[in-house]
Amino acid sequence: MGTGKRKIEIKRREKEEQRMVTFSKRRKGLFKKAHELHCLTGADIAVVAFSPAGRPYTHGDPSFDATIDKYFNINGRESNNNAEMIKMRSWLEGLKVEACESVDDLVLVKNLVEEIRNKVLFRVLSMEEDFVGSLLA
DNA sequence: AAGCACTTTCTTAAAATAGTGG
DNA sequence: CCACTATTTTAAGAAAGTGCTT
Repeated sequence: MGTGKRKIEIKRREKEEQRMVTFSKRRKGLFKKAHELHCLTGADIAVVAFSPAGRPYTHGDPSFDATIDKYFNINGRESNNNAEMIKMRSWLEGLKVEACESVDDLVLVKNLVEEIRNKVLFRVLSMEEDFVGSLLA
């Protein structure tokens, strides 16, 4: 005899355990609704949610990557004047460990490497998620 | 084996949606 | 259109299960 669904305030769940379970359940519901929206209207969808522990979970129709690529127009070419991309590129070209003259320089390189690592990790985890999703579909 | 990070199952009530009559 | 009801869906709480890494 459970107590059934109860009304809760829409605010950050107190306990980490609650946060995890709520994340798991509501993400499932959110992705389901996103998929229904795709089925009903043909809209391309991309949803990403980071778990309380920081792991990324993605959903996409027709696929997460396809929709993200569409959004950023990665396969296009001229419209990629994203300021952050340009900044990142100059960082990559200019920053080398050998060129560092201070601990601060090394810290900058370290931070950049970590940033890149996080982006790669995010991508890999997203692909794994899509793969698992395709097996269950 | 232990621990982590979820994931699922069950019961049940809240919330959303569909259906109906005025 | 709106109020009301009936049906369906969603998710909270509690507890147990899963898959992976250490």
